[in-house]
Amino acid sequence: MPVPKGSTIDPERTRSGIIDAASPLLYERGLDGIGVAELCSRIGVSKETLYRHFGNKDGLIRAVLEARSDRVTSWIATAAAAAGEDPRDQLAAVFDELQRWYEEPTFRGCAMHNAAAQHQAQPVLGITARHLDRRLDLLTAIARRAGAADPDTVGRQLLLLVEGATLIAAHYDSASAGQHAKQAALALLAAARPIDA
Amino acid sequence: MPVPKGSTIDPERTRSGIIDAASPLLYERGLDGIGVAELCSRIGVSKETLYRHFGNKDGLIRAVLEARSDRVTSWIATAAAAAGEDPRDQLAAVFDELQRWYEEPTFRGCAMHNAAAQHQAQPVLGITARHLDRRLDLLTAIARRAGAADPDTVGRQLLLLVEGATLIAAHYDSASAGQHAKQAALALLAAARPIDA
DNA sequence: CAATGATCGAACCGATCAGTACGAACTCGG
DNA sequence: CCGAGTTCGTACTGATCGGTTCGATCATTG
Repeated sequence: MPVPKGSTIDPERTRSGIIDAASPLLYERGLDGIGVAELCSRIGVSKETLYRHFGNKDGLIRAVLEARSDRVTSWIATAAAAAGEDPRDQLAAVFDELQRWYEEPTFRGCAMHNAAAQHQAQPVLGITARHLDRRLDLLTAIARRAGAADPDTVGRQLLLLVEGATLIAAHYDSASAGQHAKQAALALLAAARPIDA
Repeated sequence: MPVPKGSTIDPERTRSGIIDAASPLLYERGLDGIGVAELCSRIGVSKETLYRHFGNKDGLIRAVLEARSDRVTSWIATAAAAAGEDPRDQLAAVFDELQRWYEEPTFRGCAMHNAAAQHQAQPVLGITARHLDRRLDLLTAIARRAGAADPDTVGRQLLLLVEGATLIAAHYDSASAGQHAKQAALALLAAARPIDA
């Protein structure tokens, strides 16, 4: 695609660069824990540029959260797919991957849930809802492939375990939340399979 | 106890009145979502009085969260105790009570978790940890009375379900989170009882 | 080279923030 | 009734907030 008129190298690159640089800062400090001025100076971009690309701070937050949701969602899906064909292995792989995340020094819980706890309003709630929609889809699909009698219900139960584990890891105990959740998830999956074993 | 020297009716009454009035405001608006000035005018107390009793805003937050944690903890424990002797009934009662809470119009998730998501530091993290300590104690005791082979592990799993349900109810779906969690919890409890039925 | 538009850096705006100060009104114990 | 201690209301401070504006600079296109 040709650049519309005359311009610097690529505004789109600037935009995505801002998102990538702002994301860890907003995640670490919280949505209201860092101001636009400091954000800009740390990113290495002027306020004018930021406001041109995102309109206001909420626009930046929206873009950052959407990008993060996309990244995390595909990361989890990839981990599940890499675990082979057995849905039980896939489920276990998801929790193992989550546990690895919990133990990273920069881990501070789910960015979407943290954001929703701070800004109980749009657009954050909508982004969080879509994030959970996609996560629920993945878990329900695993339950279905595992032969669960009611995959929708099992998917909801697994969602509670995944989000609960991330919450507990963030605020209580990051060392074992993933393993406890994995055990519980596999037990629920086993209990939900009335046919074979 | 006699009041130390001369004073108005009772400073202690003032203090607890501030806590009671500030608690729902901080819960609804978020720790950083309401300023001290508005807080005081809504409570009907002067800033000087508030600062005398709590030192600074963090001191107020600490007092409010501790009071809320105490209230919620005893509320849940009472609901469990009122359900009879069967630990399965007690567990079910806990989730039924939680579900009722989720459907209240003022429900906005767990105040401790919301606070921890906003202020990832002391004293909030410590209060949240103690809150979860007590909740884990309750759930582990239920698992033990239910004859679980490993009550500590089952308690951790139940904790994930409780906190996950509250999180999902707050940010995703408040209508069914409690019921899904109850089903999962009872299934886990059943699966953890190797002896009788 | 000239025009276009992205970017920077810094100044600036009004609003709000947490926290302090002070005089007046009040309730009590002695 | 006097003095100690609590509370109120208001005004104030200095800092920070999100957001705007503007001139200078740069890369690119025609």
